[in-house]
Amino acid sequence: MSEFLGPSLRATVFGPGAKDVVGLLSLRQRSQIASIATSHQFPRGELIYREGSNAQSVFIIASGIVKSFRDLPSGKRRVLTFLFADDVFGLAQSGQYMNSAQAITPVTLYRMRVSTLADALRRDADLAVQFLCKVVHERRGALRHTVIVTRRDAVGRVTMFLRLLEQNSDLDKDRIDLPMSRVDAANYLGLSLEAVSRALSELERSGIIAFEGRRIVRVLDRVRFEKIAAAL
Amino acid sequence: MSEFLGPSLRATVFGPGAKDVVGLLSLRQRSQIASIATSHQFPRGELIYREGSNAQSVFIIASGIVKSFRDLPSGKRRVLTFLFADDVFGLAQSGQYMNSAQAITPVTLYRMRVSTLADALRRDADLAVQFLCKVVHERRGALRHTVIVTRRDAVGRVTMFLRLLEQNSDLDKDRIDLPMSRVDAANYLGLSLEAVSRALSELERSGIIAFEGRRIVRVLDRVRFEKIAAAL
DNA sequence: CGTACCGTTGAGCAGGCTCAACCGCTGTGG
DNA sequence: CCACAGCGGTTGAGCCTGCTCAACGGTACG
Repeated sequence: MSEFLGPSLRATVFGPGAKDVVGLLSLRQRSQIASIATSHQFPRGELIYREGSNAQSVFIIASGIVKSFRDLPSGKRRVLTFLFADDVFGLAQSGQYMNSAQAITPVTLYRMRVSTLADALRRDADLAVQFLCKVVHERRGALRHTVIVTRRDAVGRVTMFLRLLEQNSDLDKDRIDLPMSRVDAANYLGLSLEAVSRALSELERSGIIAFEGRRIVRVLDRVRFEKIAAAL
Repeated sequence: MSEFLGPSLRATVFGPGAKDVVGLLSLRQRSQIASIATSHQFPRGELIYREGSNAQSVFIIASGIVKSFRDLPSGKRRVLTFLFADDVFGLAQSGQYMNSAQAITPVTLYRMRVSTLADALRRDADLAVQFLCKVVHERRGALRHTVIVTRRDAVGRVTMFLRLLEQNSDLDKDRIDLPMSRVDAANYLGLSLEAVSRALSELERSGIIAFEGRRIVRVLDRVRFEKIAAAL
């Protein structure tokens, strides 16, 4: 659908009484953005931009999953966020991207020049407010990430991570897609990949989850699952 | 100065070629915000709002330091961010504050109703873009926080924390104010307060920093200091 | 001067990291 | 068709660092 209407943005709206995540943009706004954006395809694993390079473009995801990450001097890699359909990224400010972005699955993106978007925002206050909502929403995501990684125990972090993925999963109830590698998950969670693997095995062994293949998890015991996720 | 001109916002501006943190608002905008905001004083330690309560107001800090935190079921407390002059907070969305806010020092705030601010933003696209810049800036801060807490070693985390405080310190070069308690710092860093204490002692013992009282740190060996902060 | 709070220091324990071997699937070339 | 290498993932052994529990020290305030 997005393919025809132009990009959307997903977030909770401003102000009271709106708890649901909804598409933010009006039809007019979507077609307006579509008119200043071009569509691009990236195969799995392709780098979209590199940390430190000139930040000329802003992206909105039409479909697929992107990871945003930063490589540290030690060679370690920190995944800062996973991005899904209707997420915005590349709003880097100050001319350089602060991190790198890479396609995890095949990805379709809307791409527009920073300056073009800035003009559009300055002409359309409603549009600017929508973007504001979106970024506030993302900041909340960043805070949740912080809460996750400050947990001590690997099982707890992984469980919260699964819960987070579940909200972005389009599978049926209690089935969660793990589209990224264990390494990516570990880099997001601030754990070693072994710790992630052990935590998943642990959850499986205690009958809380089951694997259907290596990339799909089924939640068997929702009560204990939620208890672990909440107990920190 | 802010007292007379109305609130400001500090962030890097949108687009290329602007790397500096600057006041974002025009005089007109500052007086406009001042006209819809009221000024409030909070003594040290006072709670500004509580997590889960009705989010009716948005705040801009005129002076002082605020911490934003969340209490977990286990009784542990996570400090999500420290807020300084010209920072905005309370943009909670969906009607309820996601976390609590408390004054660490005596604080002066501009306060405005969410709905009033939303109206102002929808009428003034430039103003909305400025807020957008601000929130993007804050999101970058949240990402830096995430990078800090995913470090393994306490000394490294504390050093990065000192570096962060230095940027918000109004003391002269190489002197850093620690306005918050060790407990607050520990809750921000995801460490026990003992670990924070030991890390600071360690830095002092190795001659990298020195204490002038318990709340002011002087950086003695900038080279090693930066090396520790960068080495992760 | 006593009390309370904040901070420092010490001893022992636990959980995650590192190093390393092994497993299973995939793609490739003989 | 099979052998092999390569990659992603799992599992095991030992170490290291930060947590917990606990006692002590110093400073502010009544």
